[in-house]
Amino acid sequence: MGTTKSELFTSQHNALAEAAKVLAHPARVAILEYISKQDACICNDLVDVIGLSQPTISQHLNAIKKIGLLQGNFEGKNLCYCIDRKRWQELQDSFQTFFNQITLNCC
Amino acid sequence: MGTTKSELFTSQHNALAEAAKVLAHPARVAILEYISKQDACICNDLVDVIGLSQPTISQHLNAIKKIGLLQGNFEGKNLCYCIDRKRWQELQDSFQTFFNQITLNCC
DNA sequence: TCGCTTTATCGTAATATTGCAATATAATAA
DNA sequence: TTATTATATTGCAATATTACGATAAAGCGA
Repeated sequence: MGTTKSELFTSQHNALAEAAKVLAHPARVAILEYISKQDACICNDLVDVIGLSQPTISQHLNAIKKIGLLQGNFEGKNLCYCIDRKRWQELQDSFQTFFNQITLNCC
Repeated sequence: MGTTKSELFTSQHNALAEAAKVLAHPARVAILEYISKQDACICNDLVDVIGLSQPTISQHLNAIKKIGLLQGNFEGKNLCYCIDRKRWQELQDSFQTFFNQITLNCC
């Protein structure tokens, strides 16, 4: 127990849940927003901006990376993170589809 | 530790994260979809349809209820759940705003 | 009334998540 | 080379989540 029984659900439902999990922490929401706002996407200002410790930020970045939302490039000495455009669009579409699918015709 | 440091984040970021948390389990995604598809929103077929135990389903329904997404009415002897139209719209807007806000102009 | 069905709650076990200090790694700067 | 800076990883403690059996509560039908 304690584990989600993913085998009971469709791959679509599991995928949406996985995506939602990434957005299910305010730090990750804030990180995504911050990264997107930097023209030059130089990072770990994040530690200062967000106010969590460096290991914790790194962990959150990893969670975002795991679903393919981050690309990391080097630019000078600093790691440069940015949001993967294509993946972002995919997730947006998944959420939009889900929200529109719900018909709300009862009660 | 183990607790999210909500005080570090804006109420918008916290609210989006709270909403995402509800969608962050495939059972709840499936439940929302199923409820919306029933013209008559009679429930606990959910236990059969989803395949989780009745207490577990009840728990998930509670999580959905907590963010105001469910209205429950009585219809005969069965509990009748349905999705709160207004709240649903609100959440849809929050997600949409968030996704559109991200500009993706880096790297 | 008694039994049946439906839903909620309690208690508990297993696992996951969050957060950080300490440490490791990797690149640049001196 | 050594020091410095940026990021990742490890290990651990606190808390949250997931799931279910047992049981309670509430309504209906006989």
